[in-house]
Amino acid sequence: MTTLGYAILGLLSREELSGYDLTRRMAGQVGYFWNARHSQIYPELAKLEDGGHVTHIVVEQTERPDKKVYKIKAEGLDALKEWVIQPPVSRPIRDELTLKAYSVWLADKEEAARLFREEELRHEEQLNHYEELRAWMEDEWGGDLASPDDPRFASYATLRRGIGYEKEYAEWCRWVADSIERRQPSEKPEKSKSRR
Amino acid sequence: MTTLGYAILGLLSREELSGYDLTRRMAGQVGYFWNARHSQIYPELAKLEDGGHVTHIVVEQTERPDKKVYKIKAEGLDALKEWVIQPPVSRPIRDELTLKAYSVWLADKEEAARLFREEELRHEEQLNHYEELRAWMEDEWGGDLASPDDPRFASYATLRRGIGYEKEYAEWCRWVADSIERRQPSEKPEKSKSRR
DNA sequence: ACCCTTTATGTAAATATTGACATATGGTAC
DNA sequence: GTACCATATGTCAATATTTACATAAAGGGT
Repeated sequence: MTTLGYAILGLLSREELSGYDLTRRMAGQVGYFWNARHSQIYPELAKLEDGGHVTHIVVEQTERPDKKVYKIKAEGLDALKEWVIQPPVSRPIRDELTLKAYSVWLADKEEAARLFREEELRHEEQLNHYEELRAWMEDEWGGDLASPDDPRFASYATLRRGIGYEKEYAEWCRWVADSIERRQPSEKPEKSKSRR
Repeated sequence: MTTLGYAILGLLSREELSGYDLTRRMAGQVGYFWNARHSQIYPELAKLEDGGHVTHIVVEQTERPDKKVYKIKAEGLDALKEWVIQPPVSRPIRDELTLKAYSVWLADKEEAARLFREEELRHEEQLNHYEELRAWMEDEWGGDLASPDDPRFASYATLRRGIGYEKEYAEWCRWVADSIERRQPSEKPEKSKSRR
C-alpha cells in the first residue's frame, strides 16, 4: 500500500466520499501535509477497492453527473490502524526556498530580499488562516480536542503542526531578509534569555 | 533545468567536485533540504554538461579509480543567480508523520505515544547535531556570517532553517505524545502570555 | 446557439525519484 | 587467497507524481 492509499483511508475513516470529494480534501485541509491530484486519486481508489480496503456505491443524481461514493471496509480500517503506529519511512525534505538560500550569496541583494519578504508574507497568510481554523475548532469543539480517540483531536493535532511550521518558516524568512538587508535581525520570540 | 540541477550548481559554485563527492554532499549537509541518489546525479551532470553549464576534467588517481571533476561555467553561474531570485514553485509538503497524526485517533494509544516519543527523539538528535554545527560556524567564521555575499552566510542561513524546523518538529511531537497520554502538554517556550 | 463554470470520472504522456543491478580499483582484515 | 569496504561511475526497471488530454451532465450568462 502506498502512503497516498493511507491518506485516502484516513479521510474515508471519517466520512464516505466520492473521488471528487477526496480530490477537494486533498487540495484543502489534508492537502496541507499530503496532497494529490485527481489523476492519482482515481487509480488509487481502484487499487484500494481491488485490495478489499474500500467499496463503493453509485449514487445517481439528477442535477449533477452521477458519482461513486466510497466507504471504508473493516479490512481498510485495520490496515490504517496498523500503519499509524509504524515509524514513518523517512522521506527526504525537499525545500526549494531553503535550497535557494544556499545560493543566495550569488544573487542580487535587493531582489533576494524581496523574495524572502514575499515568502514571509505567504507563510504569514497561511499562518493566519490556520489560526482562524484553530480559533474555530477550540470554540466549536472545546473539550473534545483533549480526547485522543476523537477524530477532532487528530485534526487539531495536524493543525497545530501546520501552525508551528508556518510560524517558524515565516520567522526564518524574516531573519534571512533582514540579514540580507544588513538590518539587525528581529529577535525571535523566545523565553527570556541573556543577550550578548 | 530541474531543481536538482540548481542544487548541483549550488554546490559547484563553491568548489569543484566529482559525481561521487556530490553524492556525499547530497546525503549530508545539503541533503538536509534537498537530496538525491547517485543514480540521479550522474545523469543530471551529463545534462548540465550538455546544456553548457558545467565542464569536467578527468583526474587520474593511483590509489583509487580515476574520477571526473566538474567545474561550473559562467553560463551555469548566471543561470544559478537568475534562479535564486525567482519565486519557488510551491511543491506540496508531504509529511508522513503528520498524516499519521491525522488518523491517530484510531490507533492503540500506548503504541501511538511511543511512536511520537521516538520521533521527538529523532528530531532532537538532529537538532543537537545542527546546534553543534552552528556553534562551530559561529566560532570559526564569526563576523563573516553577516556578509550576504559570502557563501558561509548562505550555509549558515540554511542551517538556521534546519534548527528552527527540527526544534518546532520535536516540540510538536512532544505535544502530541503528551496529549495522547492525557498529560498536560508541556508548555512551549513562548513570550509571557496570560493563561486562561 | 455558444461559452463558461462546477461537478464528476477517467486515461496517457512526460518527468522525477527510488531501488536494484553492474563494474572496476586498491586497501585492509582474516 | 578471498572477503569486504570505500572510492568511483554508470544503467535499468519500477514507482510516484505532474501535466495534459478527454468526456459528460447541468446550469447560467450573452
